[in-house]
Amino acid sequence: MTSQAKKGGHSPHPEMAKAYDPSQVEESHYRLWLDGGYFAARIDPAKQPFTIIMPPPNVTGELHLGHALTATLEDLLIRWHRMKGEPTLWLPGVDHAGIATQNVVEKELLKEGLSRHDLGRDGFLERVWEWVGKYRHIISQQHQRLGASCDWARECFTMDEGPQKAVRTTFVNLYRDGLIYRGERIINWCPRCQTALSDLEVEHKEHADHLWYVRYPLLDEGGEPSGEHITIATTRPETIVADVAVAVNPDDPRYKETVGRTALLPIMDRRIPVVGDAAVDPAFGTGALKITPGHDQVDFEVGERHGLSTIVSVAPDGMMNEEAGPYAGQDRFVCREAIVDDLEVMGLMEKIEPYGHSIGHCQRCDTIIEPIVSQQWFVSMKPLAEPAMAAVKDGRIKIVPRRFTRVYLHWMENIRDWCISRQLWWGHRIPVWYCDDCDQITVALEDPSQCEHCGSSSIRQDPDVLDTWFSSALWPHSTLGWPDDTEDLRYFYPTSVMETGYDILFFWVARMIMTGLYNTGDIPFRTVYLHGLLRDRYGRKMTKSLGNVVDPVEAATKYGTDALRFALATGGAPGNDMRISDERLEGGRNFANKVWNAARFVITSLADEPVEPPKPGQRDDMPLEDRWIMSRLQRVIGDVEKLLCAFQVGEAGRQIHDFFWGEFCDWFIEMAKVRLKAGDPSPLPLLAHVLDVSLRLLHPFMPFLTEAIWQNLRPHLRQPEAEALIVAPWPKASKRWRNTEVERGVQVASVDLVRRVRNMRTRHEVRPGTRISVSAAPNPALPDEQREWVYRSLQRTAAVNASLMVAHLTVDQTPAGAAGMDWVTEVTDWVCIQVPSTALIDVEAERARLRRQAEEAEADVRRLEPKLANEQFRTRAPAVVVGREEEKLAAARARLEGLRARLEELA
RNA sequence: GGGCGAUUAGCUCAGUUGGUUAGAGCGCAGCGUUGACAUCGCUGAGGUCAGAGGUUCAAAUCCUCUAUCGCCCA
Repeated sequence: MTSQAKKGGHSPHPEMAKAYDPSQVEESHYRLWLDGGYFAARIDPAKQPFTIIMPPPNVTGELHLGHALTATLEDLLIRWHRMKGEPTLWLPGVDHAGIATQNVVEKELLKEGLSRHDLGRDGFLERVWEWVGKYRHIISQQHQRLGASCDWARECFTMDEGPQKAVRTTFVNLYRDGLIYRGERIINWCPRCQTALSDLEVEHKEHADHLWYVRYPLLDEGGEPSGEHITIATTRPETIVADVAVAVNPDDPRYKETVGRTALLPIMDRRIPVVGDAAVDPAFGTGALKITPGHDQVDFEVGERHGLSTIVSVAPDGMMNEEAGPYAGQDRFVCREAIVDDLEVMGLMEKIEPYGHSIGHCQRCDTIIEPIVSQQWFVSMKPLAEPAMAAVKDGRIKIVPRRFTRVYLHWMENIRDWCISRQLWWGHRIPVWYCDDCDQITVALEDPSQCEHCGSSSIRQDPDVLDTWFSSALWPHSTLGWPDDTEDLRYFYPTSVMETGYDILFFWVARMIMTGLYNTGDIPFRTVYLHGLLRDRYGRKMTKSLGNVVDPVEAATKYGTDALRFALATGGAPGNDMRISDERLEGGRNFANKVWNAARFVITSLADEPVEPPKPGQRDDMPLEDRWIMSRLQRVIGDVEKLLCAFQVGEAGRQIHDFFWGEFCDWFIEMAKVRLKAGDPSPLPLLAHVLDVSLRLLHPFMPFLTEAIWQNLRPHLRQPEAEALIVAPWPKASKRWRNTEVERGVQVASVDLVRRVRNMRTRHEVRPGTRISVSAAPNPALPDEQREWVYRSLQRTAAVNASLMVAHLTVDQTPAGAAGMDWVTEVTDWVCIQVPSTALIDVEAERARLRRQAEEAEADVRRLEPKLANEQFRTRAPAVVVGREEEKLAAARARLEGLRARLEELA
């Protein structure tokens, strides 16, 4: 044994434990990266930067698994590009989440028996800032636990000064361009949150409800009851008190005579007109609708067309107001019951039918939304949507997976104005001041001290705040310094990738595109990469109420951060929802341990003298398996690169996994051991190099593990190229090592051969330690040239094969045991394997088995022959495909012939 | 009502320009522990790629329809 090989066999590396222990590694290596300053983005005008602005998590609480997925994927892309040597910026941030945060802080206050009104606006905001301080810190800590390599120096909060200024500037500009306006419209009102909401914040759910048919008496020309009535159908009898008309379709023959007459509104005894309006669907209910412009979008429009007045009968807290007459003060749903009862008593309820329809609910608190006419601030979306559609249509912005492009465009085409004012205390205050003296509006960047119209100092700022998403919409440019002309903005904008869940495509992504284009004249990002939603093992959404949420920090503690990251990154396909379970996390942990141990073997085998990477110039003198692993390595480098470029992150991870475990560990390391044990140190440079490259490929997926190993490996490399793996150069595939013939040689002469023999051993119940005799020869049915090649390959790998098979291996030009009966024979496409068996062979069983295999080979021949005889196939299919099929046919024939020969011997 | 996705081994899922003998992990069965790893190794069983048509030399992959489930929009 040489000293090198001997050293490998003995004392284990003092720094590498027997099993990978993440808790010993993660914190210290995160510290190592921080201290090295690797996360900091540096501007290099000579290079194109790679930039990701992190979707800011809400300060409402701690991170959940969805955030962990986001962090994993973004960190992965960032680390990959960083290793490629590109100036890389990953900008972290946190969102103030107006309504959600206000809700959680109010809940906290409730525990003390307080409401926000007890504290007053300023006092309440103080409490919110306390909360924010706490959770901002927790969120950063959690991201660090997940290995996020973001630039902490640039961390940003939506309520920071910069974003505040951006919000104000945008509001003022939009206002001056006439794209922000104040108006009375039907909006979605949440009676519990007591604020207006945008359409997107309303979730529609199916309800098994009723359709009430109510008779409205008709009056005669003299204004007296005529004895006739018109029956309307409604799902909301409680809003009868706010009715101002009855509408029918003007083309509905049933009501031709009724249009223009006056009806008497039950309960309120109000005289209301019957109008004809094309919006009425004659097929719904009776074809006659009650019109309540104060509480219904369609009715509001009907009201506008017919010059009807608007009555609002529901107060902000969901109780009926004074317009509801006798029902004032009742909850809207209590009032519904009461009105239904009263109508029945009055004999005006014609019938009640079961009816299923969808009802809007508050996304935050699930309360049924009250559509209500209200004065609010809106953004005109159409003018903003046009350029945002164009940017995607002409490919300046690419959406991955592509199918979401249509979803995006469809939403944009049907976009509606955006209600941006919220009756909350927490958020960006609307920069609008109302003058008590002239009633005019002042909209300003800086807080004004007087009305810009009349100079009065008696002005009041609008008490409302903006929708959280208004500030989120500016995130890619506001975080980089806009509206100031900063170096960061000039260099890093437009950003490279916006990575986020598909569930906020409209909420956020679409609005960022619109606002980014409006504010900067340029797209905010080149690629939108949308990931799927995480579900539990049963496919359910993770929610607190179901108790099935997986805490990412807990999972990282239990299985290791890298295990969690690997499970998340490789668990699914782009844009598809993913289930996460303990089994999957265990898989990640096991892989981490596998990598650790393979590395431990390699590193402990390496001597003190550093090794160099293998040189392509020497490849012809190298053992076949060395050239094989080098060729396979190039393939995996190339595939991973291609897949990552296409955002096929999961597939890329699986490729690395399969290569590392299935080829490097299962075959190359095992083959290398044979030589090492024989005192031959020649595999060491290969082991070190393949490990090195594998670690680099794997680093973006499993940063802690790979860095820890690499720091152990580094002293053994003559050219380590970097001080830390995080900034080690990303591997490039080299054509000089690619060799398909070598790959096939090892496949045929080692992998297939060894597998067959192992299979024979199992089949014949040979004890694991028992050496058997094996003779291998090229399949005699092959053409001379191929026979020669197989023979050479077998010879070159014989020693290693023998060891892997626990066998004495004889390599022959032609099958050796042709004469005898006491042989068990295996025939592959390329090789004929024979094992002499002094034990009794069940000749019948052996023949049956060979016959079965011969039948399979025959089936292949019968399938391939007509295919190749088909002129269409020969002319239309690519030459490579035809060639491959021809090879298959030749192989099947060879196999068949070999099997028949052996069968004859046994006959 | 419109749109999107899913349907592949017992389970969870890969399979992106149509060219495999359809893969992985987990689970299952058998064997195995003195030198990287039992968080492991070896061997094996297991699939008419939801169904029906069509296009093509060739379909899990493209088209049409149907069924079941899920999501989004209205």
